[in-house]
Amino acid sequence: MGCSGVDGQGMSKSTSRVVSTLKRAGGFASAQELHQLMIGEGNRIGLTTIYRALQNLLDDKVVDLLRRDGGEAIYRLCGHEHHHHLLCKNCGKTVEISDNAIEKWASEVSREHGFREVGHSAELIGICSEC
Amino acid sequence: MGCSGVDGQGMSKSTSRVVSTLKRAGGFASAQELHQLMIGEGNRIGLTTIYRALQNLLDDKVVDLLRRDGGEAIYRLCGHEHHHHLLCKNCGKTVEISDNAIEKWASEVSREHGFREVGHSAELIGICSEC
DNA sequence: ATGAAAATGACAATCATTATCATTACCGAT
DNA sequence: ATCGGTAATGATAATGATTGTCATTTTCAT
Repeated sequence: MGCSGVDGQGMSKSTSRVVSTLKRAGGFASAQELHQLMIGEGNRIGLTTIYRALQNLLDDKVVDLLRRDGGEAIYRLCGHEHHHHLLCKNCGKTVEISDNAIEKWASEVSREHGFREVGHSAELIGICSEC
Repeated sequence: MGCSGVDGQGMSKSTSRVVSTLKRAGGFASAQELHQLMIGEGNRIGLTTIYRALQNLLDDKVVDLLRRDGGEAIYRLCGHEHHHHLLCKNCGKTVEISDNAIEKWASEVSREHGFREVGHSAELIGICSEC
């Protein structure tokens, strides 16, 4: 739950192909990389369709979006539980952080300012020990 | 320290104008916004020069770089206390949050996992008291 | 003043992403 | 199976930020 149909339910054929390519790509890739991969595998698909599929997957919270140094968007399959990421900008290594410190912080800040229904996102980006 | 010449030392005239405009802009802005601002103030300067200045400032660690949702780069004077945002998804009201709880969390998590040069971003999105 | 080196800026080129729009696949009702 | 409508697709053009090019201008030490 959270993430609806992890694979091929309620998504178009193209969209589920994008998902499975993303898996095969190791969990994350840019739109253009996905395109190259799929074309290379003899999978006829337009770049436009890939961008559309990724947008839908974002809306459905099946993937999330990070940015490489140049600003290029990379898309990553996300698990269902809420967590944050520690990403190596060099090799792409990703650590999932489950920590309620942030959650506490978010709800405190929200309450202080009278906000409700507050969601949050947080990303840590740096260089891992091996790079 | 950390931030070398905070203002006009060792930088070209254009570069220090960019720095002071960035200050006046409230600490952060995109290249294009800086250009508009400077032109609007009757300051003749080319967009190319602004990009070059910002690149130099990055190299010198005088500013750092974040990305807006669309991927546009925004540059922020470093040393300027950085902050996060609490945004109302209904009316757009934005509150700036300066709180070092997140900074501590970020550095702890980074250390635990052996990462270095770790930057972070965090956004809170909800509904404000008036909506 | 003078020549070398750095800085500048108009303009073109690039690259990711988005918008357009005509074509095609899908699906339920006939 | 056929029709008709709707959603999906993809080639192409358009956009927008950023970077490259190169000729001109400024700076500065001599």
